[in-house]
Amino acid sequence: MGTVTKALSLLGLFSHARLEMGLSELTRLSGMNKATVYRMMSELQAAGFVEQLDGDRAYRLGSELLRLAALREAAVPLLSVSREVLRHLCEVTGETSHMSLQRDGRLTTLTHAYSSRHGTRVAMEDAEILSFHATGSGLAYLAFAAPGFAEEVLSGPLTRHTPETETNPDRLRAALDEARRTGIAESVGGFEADVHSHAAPIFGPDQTPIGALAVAAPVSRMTPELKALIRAEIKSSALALTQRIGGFCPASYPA
Amino acid sequence: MGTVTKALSLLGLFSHARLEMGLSELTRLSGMNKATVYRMMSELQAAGFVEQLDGDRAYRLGSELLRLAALREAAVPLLSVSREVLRHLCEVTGETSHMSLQRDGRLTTLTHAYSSRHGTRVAMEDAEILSFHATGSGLAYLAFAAPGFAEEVLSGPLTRHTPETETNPDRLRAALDEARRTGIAESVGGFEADVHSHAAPIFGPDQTPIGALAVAAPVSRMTPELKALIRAEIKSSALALTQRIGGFCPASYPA
DNA sequence: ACCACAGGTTCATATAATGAACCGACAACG
DNA sequence: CGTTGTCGGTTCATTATATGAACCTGTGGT
Repeated sequence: MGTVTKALSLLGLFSHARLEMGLSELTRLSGMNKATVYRMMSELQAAGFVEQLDGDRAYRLGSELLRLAALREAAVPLLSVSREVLRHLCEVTGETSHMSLQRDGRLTTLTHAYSSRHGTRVAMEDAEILSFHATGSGLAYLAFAAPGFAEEVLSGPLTRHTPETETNPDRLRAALDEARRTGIAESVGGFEADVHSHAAPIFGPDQTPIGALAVAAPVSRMTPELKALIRAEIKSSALALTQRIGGFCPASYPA
Repeated sequence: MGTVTKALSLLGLFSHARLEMGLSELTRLSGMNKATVYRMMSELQAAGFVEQLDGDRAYRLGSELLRLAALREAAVPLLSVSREVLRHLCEVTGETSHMSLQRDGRLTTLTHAYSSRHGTRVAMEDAEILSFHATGSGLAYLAFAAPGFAEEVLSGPLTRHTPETETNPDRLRAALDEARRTGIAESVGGFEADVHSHAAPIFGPDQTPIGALAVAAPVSRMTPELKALIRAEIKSSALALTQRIGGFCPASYPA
């Protein structure tokens, strides 16, 4: 493994649970030598990818990432377009909506929007890792990903996030078939209790899914009418998003 | 220079003018060996920091940057708080507002907001490099930065961006004194013709400036009344932003 | 047919990464 | 009040890794 890859893997250790970490923690989690980690963190710091807190000596992600992300947005306006689409989805459904992207076998939420219609709402965090088998977004992605990928996930260990999490591979396969037929996947309380999520895949230029668009509502509010509304809106929104970022739906995606 | 630093410096070659680049261009700009650049770009690609276009083989910044930026936002909600502040600034002034951050001797815009009040407005791009001596933001930063830094900038070459750009060090020093007195810096047409910008510094936890908040209006709309409004609003907004990100104004900053 | 330039690859060489041991500072503890 | 453990950071001989000149291969222009 190259030095650069190792250094960048250090950035991957940060998460919501670990927004800042000391040298020892980074060393432990990475399994690398302390001196190595120290030198790499120093280089990352010089480049602005991490910064060190004055009082504590803990590291956290740096502001250069914001600059590069803004530049990436200038090249591919995924976030800004998504935010428009999410805002619309929220307004018409009255529920929380979010967008997630697949990278390196993980599905991560990137941005979200809330509706102010109800006092209660499903809360979201950006940069959270979604489960493939237990979320609407994950199922929507799997349903249209390369067949091997879905099977790989289904044959692996399927975490039971809540008592309601579906972990039976056959029933999950049936859910994927259903999603392929309708273009929309559902998950009820599989990832977080009392959350009913609908999702549709977003496609890239090569007609493969790159992520998903989802609407998450409390199960208590899910009526047949709301369901129908969400399904209609999420489908047109996902389609619009795919098109606006230069992607194409595959022929197999139901119109 | 370490390998990691070299690899990360490749990311710094991307800009609005160069949103995507081929291997040769990266090699030329970086001054490194082609094989070296190739291997580094491959590692960066594997980590999701850059991606390669199918048809063309050009590289562009990758989506992992969005994920890490979202995580950075979770640690320090600079962008999200800024966007709220900018939105308010736009609404009360009716003009374009933006926020910029200093990193490695460069001031870079990170986010902006437009007002819909007027048909014409000052247009902005995120991740654009601002001139220290020719923008309100730059002057606001310099006025409260370490004294040595301002002198270093003033003694260096001062680019003439427009015919109106002030390049006389003594008159710039006077402008900085004025900014120190009032807490607000101004630049009229110094960076882009017909743009009048007001700016106030944003401070970090150590009472040193980390960036600036600015309002940019067409010179033709700049009346004494608008000026007074902008000055009042930008000052309270910058103060609010500083406080909400855990920063502190130095004692020298006029209240 | 030719040239120039593109992206990508090879392999001997040289340079930069590595890791065990070490340092000083700090906090907890009997 | 010394002992112990952990922290961030540093050193330097050893070794693994990065490097770069040269070489493919494909493409577009003339």
